[in-house]
Amino acid sequence: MKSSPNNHILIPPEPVDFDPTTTPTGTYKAGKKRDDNLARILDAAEEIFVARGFKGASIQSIADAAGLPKANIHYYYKNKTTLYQSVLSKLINLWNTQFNEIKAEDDPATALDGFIREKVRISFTHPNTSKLFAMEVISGAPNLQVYMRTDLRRWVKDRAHVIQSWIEQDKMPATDPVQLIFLIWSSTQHYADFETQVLSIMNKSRYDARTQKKAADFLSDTILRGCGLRPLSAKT
Amino acid sequence: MKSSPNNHILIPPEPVDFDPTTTPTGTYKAGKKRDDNLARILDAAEEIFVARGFKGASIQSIADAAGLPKANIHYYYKNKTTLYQSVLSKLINLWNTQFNEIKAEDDPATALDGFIREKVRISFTHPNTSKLFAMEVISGAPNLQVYMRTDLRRWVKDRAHVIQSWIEQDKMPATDPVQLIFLIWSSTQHYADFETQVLSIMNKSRYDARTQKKAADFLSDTILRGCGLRPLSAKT
DNA sequence: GTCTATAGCCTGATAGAC
DNA sequence: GTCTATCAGGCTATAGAC
Repeated sequence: MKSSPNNHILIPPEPVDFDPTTTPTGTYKAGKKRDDNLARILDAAEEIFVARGFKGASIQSIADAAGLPKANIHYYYKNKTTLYQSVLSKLINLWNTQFNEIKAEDDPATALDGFIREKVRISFTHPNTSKLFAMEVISGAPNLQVYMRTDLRRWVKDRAHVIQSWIEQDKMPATDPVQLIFLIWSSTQHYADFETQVLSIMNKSRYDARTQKKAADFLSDTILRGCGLRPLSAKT
Repeated sequence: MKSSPNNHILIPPEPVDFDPTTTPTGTYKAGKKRDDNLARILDAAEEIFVARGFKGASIQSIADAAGLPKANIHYYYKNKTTLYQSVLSKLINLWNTQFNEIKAEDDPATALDGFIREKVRISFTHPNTSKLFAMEVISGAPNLQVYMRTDLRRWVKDRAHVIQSWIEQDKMPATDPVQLIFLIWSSTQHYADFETQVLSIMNKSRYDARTQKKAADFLSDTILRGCGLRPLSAKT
């Protein structure tokens, strides 16, 4: 693939969207050992892909992290690409199942507070998942183009519609619902994706429960107030 | 390097901090051609490193993007690592020179508005620079550990101190200055780092001036209001 | 299911002509 | 300074014994 010099066009990174039902190869029977191995491999792969990138992640290093011989990875997954896509599938699955709904009948402050806190919680409990998603998107999302243009876009559209209905019901002042969703996403995910930077600046070696609570409280208060809503922590 | 299975410890990615004065090899004389080539190489490298990761970025692809033969890259840079670190140096240099100061005498709303708008502007004009920094941090910042623990931490500490002084002067309500800086960083950089996602959801193929202005206005208004300040756009 | 051995490819880096 | 040719190393993936 050739590029003209110094252009600022996004490099199309060989878009290869995958079947989200990607499954490992080998015998399709269930089995405690099999399931256990698959879980270990997926966790290890997520960690190594984040730390080293797709190309930089060798099958050997993933096998080491999973505590299995290298050849066993190839027993479960045809090649590195299918393994990577399985990790992405797991990621999308987490995303799709974790989030509570927001509805037109809800109280905006309560609903947004719940959304923000859930996102913060996932950032602190599944930082690698958030990081892998971020790396994929930063690189041009070669494996998630279709997902983003279909499911994810619809997800945002539906939530934006609910927020818009709150505005029309005079439950909250006018604002741009899509930008508000971006603000909540970015500010909450920051604690996962930029964990290294946050810890360096706070001069800590790891997150603790207090840091998570402070982040959730700060973001909920600040964003709710930013939308013209009364923060839940405000005294009546 | 061995890891125990399923741990959630950050993988130490061979921390190799570099001399920020990293310079290309070859003749040290100035020269129009030389400077031109160096600029082309650095721009191309930034783009390819973002799209493919460090390992995935082949010297050949960087050479193609720069419009130069592969061997010429090796003429200017001893190896891929020094090239990568030169790109990071350029990034830190941009960061260090671009930002205006905030001072205890300033009006908080005006100062924060200026800070937010400058960050938004850089996100839209230098998306690759922001993306590369993000990828480096997500991967554990193997090349920026020292920078983050020294210069960057001091930068944050100084700004936090100014914000704290505003609070003590009753120019603004109490809030956590460091978390506020994280909020501004994350929400503004989101438009660069997650460009692919934002465009997919907005169903656009590229950013335009209007999108940038809407983002800057939204973030300035929402964050200022979130801090208990009157947004600059509010009518007197 | 597990593991060893190896084929085959790609890429970083160098040597040396021009 | 530029460019061609090439080598050495590391990696994925497969074949096949157990």
